[in-house]
Amino acid sequence: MPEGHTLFRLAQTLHEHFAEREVRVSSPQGRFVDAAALLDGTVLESASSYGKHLFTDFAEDRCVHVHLGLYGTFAVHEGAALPPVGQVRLRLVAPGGDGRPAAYGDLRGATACELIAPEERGRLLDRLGPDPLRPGSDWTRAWDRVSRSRAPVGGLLMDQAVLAGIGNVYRAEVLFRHRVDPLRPGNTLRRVTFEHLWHDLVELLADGVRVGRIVTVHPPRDDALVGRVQQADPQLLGRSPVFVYRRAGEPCFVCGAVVRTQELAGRNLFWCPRCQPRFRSRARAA
DNA sequence: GGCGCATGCTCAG
DNA sequence: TGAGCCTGCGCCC
Repeated sequence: MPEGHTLFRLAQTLHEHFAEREVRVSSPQGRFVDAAALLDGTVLESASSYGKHLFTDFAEDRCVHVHLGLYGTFAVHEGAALPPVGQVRLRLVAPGGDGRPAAYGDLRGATACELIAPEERGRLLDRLGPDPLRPGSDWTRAWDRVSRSRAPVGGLLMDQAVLAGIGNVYRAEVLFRHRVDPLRPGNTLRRVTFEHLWHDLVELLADGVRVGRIVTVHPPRDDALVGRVQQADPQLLGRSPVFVYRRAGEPCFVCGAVVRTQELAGRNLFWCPRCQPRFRSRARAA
């Protein structure tokens, strides 16, 4: 489930189990063997994430960059390593000791798993917009891009150069929560709306890190924000962790209108046509 | 057990 | 715009 919260949590888990230890590194599948041989037995200094990117830093400025893509997984287990199952591209094994248990981690199905130099890492980070999970991120950098673009805000939120770490679920949910039409051009959005949207993402992603999955429906806390939640069917609401994502054809929890879906740039949008009414520009109306 | 789909992104054309 | 990556899940049989 790789949106930003997944990577943030994964980096924490990897750091906890492997950081500051000499780690065995291998590539049972065979596609990362040369790099694995180079790293094997060296110290993994730290693991961190930025947006949907994962960085594991080894001694001597050697960094493994991982991007899970749509269906990559990096499963971390405590205990002695079991024989690899499936296409394990990268395996990390930490010995027990220092009061910490033995552990191993298997990476499968990732879009990217590569050894990169510090300059390359810098270039990669330069291409990313602010990450709502990183303290000190400057939302006005994202706003500069959004406010200058005629592209639909639904597309802009998913653009990692605008905002780092937002995927299809958070996009659909945050737009619903702020009653913004996903097809509305970025440059027609009000600055204050985007500011609220950003602060909401900060909170939603932090929830995702804490809970380990995406939950955007928090009935008591959200009453003020969503406004009409109290009119919704609380039983129905309580059964779903999200408002609109993948709920096409079902009734909106807030107003009862049928949730709609439409493809945008190869990804499915989900929105409520009544809570998020179609934006009409003044020029068009005149 | 098989099938289709998915929280993402890159590259060819 | 579409193929490719090649995992995991929910759904149907």
